[in-house]
Amino acid sequence: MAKKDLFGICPYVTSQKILSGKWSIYLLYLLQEGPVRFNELQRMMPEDITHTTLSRQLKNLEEEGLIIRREYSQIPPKVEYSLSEIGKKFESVIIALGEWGNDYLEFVKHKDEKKYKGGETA
Amino acid sequence: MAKKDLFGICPYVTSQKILSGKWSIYLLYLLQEGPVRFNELQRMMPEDITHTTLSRQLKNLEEEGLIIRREYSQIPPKVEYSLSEIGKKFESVIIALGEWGNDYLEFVKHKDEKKYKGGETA
DNA sequence: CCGGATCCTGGCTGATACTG
DNA sequence: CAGTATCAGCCAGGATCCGG
Repeated sequence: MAKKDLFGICPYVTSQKILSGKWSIYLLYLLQEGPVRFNELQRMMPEDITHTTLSRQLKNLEEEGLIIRREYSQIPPKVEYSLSEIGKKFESVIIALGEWGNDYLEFVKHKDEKKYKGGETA
Repeated sequence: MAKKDLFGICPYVTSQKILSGKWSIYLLYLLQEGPVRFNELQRMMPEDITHTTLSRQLKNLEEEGLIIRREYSQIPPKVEYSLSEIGKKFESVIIALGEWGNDYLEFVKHKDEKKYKGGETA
């Protein structure tokens, strides 16, 4: 039970929890460049995502303090999402993640090439 | 449907998928310092985790190419896990993640302090 | 345009039991 | 010591419908 004490202490466990949302990373990435509206975000997503899901993800990130939701009282309504201070700090992670992701995609590509050339014909 | 084409192209989507495992980040973190045995890993985890779950997580990471499993034919058996090349490259992400995680924990702490001082007494 | 309420489903997780 | 097989439960994600 003593192990549970690490909750709220370990930065890695904390990070993991926040990144557990299926779209967290990508949303944080999209918001790097400035405020974006709800429907904009939905269109920018790499895969189709329902507004229900998007809404929930954004709400989570907002509750965790990473993003800020700003609502304009208009007809039609307009809502913009942007990064909070701590959200902006996440940029360094985004950058590292982007670079590594590209490296990994390269790695996978080479692995696949080997498969065609190599001994997978058993 | 055209959106689906981004699969296997976007580094962020790729990263997200790999980090989806509940313990991926922490495991990658633990292995930074060198090979570790199965039971060692289990003990080092911040929360209790069954060997079933740990086994599955490790297997996933191995299949994704991030870690290497080395088995020594002995009695009693000994298995060591270590980082692959692409796994080692993940270190920069780990570092960024660690720093941000600490920042975030600070941020949360301050937020909580405000709650006690501030207007939450209503 | 934005999003809540509800219901459903797949996948991950974890518990338990068994193997070399 | 280091797993695998199997089963059960939970919950994030998605579909659909409704509301401001």
